[in-house]
Amino acid sequence: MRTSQYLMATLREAPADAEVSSHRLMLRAGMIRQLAAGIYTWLPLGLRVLRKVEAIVREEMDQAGAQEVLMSGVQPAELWQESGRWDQYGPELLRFQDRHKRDFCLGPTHEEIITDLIRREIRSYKQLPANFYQIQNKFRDEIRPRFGIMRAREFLMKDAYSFHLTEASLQATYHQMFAVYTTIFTRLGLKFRAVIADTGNIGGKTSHEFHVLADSGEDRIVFTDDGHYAANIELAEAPVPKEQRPQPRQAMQVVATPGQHTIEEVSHFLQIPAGQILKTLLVNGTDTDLVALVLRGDHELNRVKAEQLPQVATPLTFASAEKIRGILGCSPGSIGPVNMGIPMIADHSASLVSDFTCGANTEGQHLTGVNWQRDLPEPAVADIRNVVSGDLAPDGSGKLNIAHGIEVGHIFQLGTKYSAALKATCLDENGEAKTLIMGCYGIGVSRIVAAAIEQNHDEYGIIWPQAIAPFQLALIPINMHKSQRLRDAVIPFYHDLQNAGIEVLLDDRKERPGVMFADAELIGLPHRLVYSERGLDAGTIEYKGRRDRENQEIPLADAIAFIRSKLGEPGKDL
RNA sequence: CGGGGCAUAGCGCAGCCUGGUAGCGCACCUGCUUUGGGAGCAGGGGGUCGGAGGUUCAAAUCCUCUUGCCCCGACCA
Repeated sequence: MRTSQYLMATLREAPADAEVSSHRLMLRAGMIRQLAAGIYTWLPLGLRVLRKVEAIVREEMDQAGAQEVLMSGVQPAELWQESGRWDQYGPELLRFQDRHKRDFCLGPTHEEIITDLIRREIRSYKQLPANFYQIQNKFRDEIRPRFGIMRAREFLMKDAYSFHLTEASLQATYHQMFAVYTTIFTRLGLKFRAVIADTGNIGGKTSHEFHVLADSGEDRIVFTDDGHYAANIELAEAPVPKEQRPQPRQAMQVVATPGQHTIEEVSHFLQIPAGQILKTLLVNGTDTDLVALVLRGDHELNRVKAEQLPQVATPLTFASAEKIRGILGCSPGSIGPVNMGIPMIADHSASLVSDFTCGANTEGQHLTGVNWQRDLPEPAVADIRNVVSGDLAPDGSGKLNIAHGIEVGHIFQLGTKYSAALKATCLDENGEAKTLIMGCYGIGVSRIVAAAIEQNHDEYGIIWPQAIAPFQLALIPINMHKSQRLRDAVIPFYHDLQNAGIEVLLDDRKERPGVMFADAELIGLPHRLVYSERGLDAGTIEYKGRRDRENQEIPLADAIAFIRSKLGEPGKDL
């Protein structure tokens, strides 16, 4: 491709509202343009990357024996009503009516559609197991789309659905998909990690997420050094402490803490470590109006764990400040578990603190030297906190580390959630109708593009892993427009590169070298060749890898073989 | 949804407070010079100032309504 005939929509300055690097760089490199909140147009350069990711995913899915289908993005309400999700799915499901006032939605996922297809088409155990996938745009009406393509409302996803007659067959395909995903992310050239995960509103029991590691990731994942234990922080179990609670040593007393609300403020004001302070969170309950959750000041509540408590209303919602003031007569920053009159559940670690400090349920006052059993009843306990770095893994494989990740893949063992609701059955060997068992396997294709940039960029721009670079090589001639002999050499060389199967972008614009270098770096091409009159005289061409600091001179005659060898070393440029 | 912010040329911004009919940098077009890291000079094109209504002799500027976009939202308990 020649830049003179290509939409090089690079920008020197990024639009002011782009926050994360991948969003800024995708705009600056001319890969995407925003059309509406969370909705983007892919420009030629961006689409090339997207298609490369897609191709790798497709190859590996095909290789694994999955069959590609394409299902509509517009879905009739009836199927969603049949599965029960028409009512369960919140406002993320974009609903609308056609001219006949029939209800439809834009598909955020396709379990209902595939299950409907399969119940019609698959009749015999001889057709199983089967795995169908598609690469399709999905639409989820996120409350707050952000970070560009990373959390968009419309996004490209590969979703696959497998069907089985036995649990063992599901297990086999699930493990196969786990391996396929590992191959895919390895081929993409990304640093990633698989973790056990929550199944969220898709349903099912066992599930794993695949995360691309990046500091800007919205998810936190935990893992041990030897990698035996790896989980999303949402799911990671905190170790149940074995130690005994120390004996009380202090008397309970009221202290004035005017204007001190946060744990940090109280800790600083009273000179007490955050771990000696307990915080009390009031959430809406199921049997009772409110439920109190008590945590150590230095710990965070884990929403997923809290939602699993029968006493806590799902989804978890916090009591409003007005409500708290109405019931307890103080602001949220002064709540404490003593004489509160609201059922409470304490985290294991919070129940082991003695002589603790907490809110006094009176504005501007806290209690110190408080002790369970002596000053207030022994609490019900549960694991409701996020693990912290240094906690022990539940499987005994060591201390936990915490890293940020971007979720790019998720595999689920769905079981019979959808097949039972939609009555998807087939006959087994004995002629008996059996409800199908399902698995589902997603990959965020468009998100991978953003995640790859988050993981691979520098001050000059994107640094593509070779497998998904829009072009492999930038060919930059210096002042070609005024040198006929350079032109006579470069154009045939460009064709030779193409004929050698190298994806080359020839910068034949009438631009100064600095502009061409800057653009090639911004759009992140892994390799660069600079052709000049100087080199022509010396019989050399200049090579520089995107991550290299120095140029190297290559004999012209060897240039193509040299580039081929570079392209042949996949790990080398990552 | 709650809170906050911003809408002026393709991008980044000024002008608004104190009304007088729109400007800067980059990008774009033409010419000349330049040419190994985002060139210089000269000339030029492009904006219903998000939209509607109001006040006024006069509105980007003041007022009302509206739309869009961005940011923050347990960790105040």
